[in-house]
Amino acid sequence: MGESCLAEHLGRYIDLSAKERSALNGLTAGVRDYRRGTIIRAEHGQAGDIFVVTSGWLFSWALLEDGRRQIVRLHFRGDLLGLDSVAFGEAPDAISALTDAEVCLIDRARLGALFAEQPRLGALLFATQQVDRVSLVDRLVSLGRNSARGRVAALLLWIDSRLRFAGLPADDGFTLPMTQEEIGDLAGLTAVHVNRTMRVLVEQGLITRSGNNLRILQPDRLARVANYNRRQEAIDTAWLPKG
Amino acid sequence: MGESCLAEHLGRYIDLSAKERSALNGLTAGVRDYRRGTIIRAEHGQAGDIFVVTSGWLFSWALLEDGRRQIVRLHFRGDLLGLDSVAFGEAPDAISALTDAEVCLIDRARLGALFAEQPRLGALLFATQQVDRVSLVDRLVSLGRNSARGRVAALLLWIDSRLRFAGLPADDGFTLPMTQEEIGDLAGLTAVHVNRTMRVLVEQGLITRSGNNLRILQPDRLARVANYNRRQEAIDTAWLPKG
DNA sequence: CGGAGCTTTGACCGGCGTCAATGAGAGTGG
DNA sequence: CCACTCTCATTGACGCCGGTCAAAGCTCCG
Repeated sequence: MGESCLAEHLGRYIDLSAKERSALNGLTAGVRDYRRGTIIRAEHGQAGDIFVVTSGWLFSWALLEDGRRQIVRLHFRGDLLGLDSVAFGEAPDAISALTDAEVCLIDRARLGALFAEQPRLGALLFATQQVDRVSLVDRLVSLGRNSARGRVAALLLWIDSRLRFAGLPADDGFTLPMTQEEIGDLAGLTAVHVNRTMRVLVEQGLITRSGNNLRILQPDRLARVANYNRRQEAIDTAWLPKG
Repeated sequence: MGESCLAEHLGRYIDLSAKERSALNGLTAGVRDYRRGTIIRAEHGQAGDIFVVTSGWLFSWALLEDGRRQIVRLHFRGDLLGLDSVAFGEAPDAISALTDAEVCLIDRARLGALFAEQPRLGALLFATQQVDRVSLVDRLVSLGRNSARGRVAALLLWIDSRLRFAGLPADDGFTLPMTQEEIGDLAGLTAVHVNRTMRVLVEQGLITRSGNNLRILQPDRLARVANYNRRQEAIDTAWLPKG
């Protein structure tokens, strides 16, 4: 693509000028490939790199003492990760590759310079963090108050919307590169109960499955089951400083 | 206090120069008082104001269709709220006053100018958002994977640590200005079960209660029950642009 | 053909929700 | 000072959702 991956991240929210794109190009510090299953960053390890996903699915997760796992988020093309390293010496959660994946590294020092030289982009970066945060809040509400059916439904809708946002194909359903164990770790359920729950969703005609492929048949009913809020990001550009 | 409330927010993380403090002073746009129970911002309403808590406790929350409620976070003195309004036209969650409270308004347009004129502060603001995010992730993990005992324990430890961070007294325990219903809405439980769970924590000698006052007797054991991670924020100042 | 990993299904159980009753304070008006 | 009410805390009985354990198919791969 020859274009900065950070431009890919920010360009999803507003139009960037040519000058801004070239400024973002200067921040990349190489590319890295990971195989499915690789731990990119360990919990409690050095917080480390900042990077943007260029292909594949990643996920961040935390382990409890008894060995149970909670997957916090999935990450797709365009997502910016590892920013917590600017505030924590020790990684608060782990990051792994769910599929084979490629990421594009960001130079932390030059990220600082970006705030000085391109204040509009700095402010924009700040704004895009809010979108991220709201998405976490939605998941938190789902885990706190939804039934198993609601949690799985919310998860599927969330994945669908994130895939579309990332410009990945989702119109014919999508391929879930996850075991039911992993879905359970995302939804706060056991693998067994994920199986039962998804069967019910199929029986109710809300979704279909064939192999790893999943298709949402009745988005509206599914959204009601999930207590799902369709959110509209709309970065307030009036607020941003001049470019 | 005569000092900008934003300086109160940022000053918790790093030392600010006199010049920076005065720059932050220019951002305040007045003060507002709320009585206990007031809805400061409604879900799905206009996203609205950005402000810093100067006294009292606030909380943000979401309603499900069946009337159940999930409280997302508590907010204390120094916390910066309403930033999601830079990315969403419609408020993603509601904000209410848990006790009588005072907030100090931030001028959104001048917040933009801050990124241009004080890039170090802009970058710092960006960094402090990460602390916030990690705290949300911790709560998400707790709701996803902890038992009722673990959730309540995590909640208490989290409140304790946030009070200390805000410079509020917590050494002799703290006063919980909440009903058990509200604690349940925070922990994703019913009020009845909160009652039972806290009784067990008392019987096990982990905490004591008298009236609304709560004291943590055995922080370490409580932390184990809660799967609680003591986090150390350490803003990486090497990363920040020059002041 | 055999093994490994995943899915699916059944049986069973316990944690947490639901419903309901009682108690404990705080506030209000007489 | 004493009803009366309102809110919240507490406790018990009971039921269901989702966890646990176990076994049986299914697919892929060596």
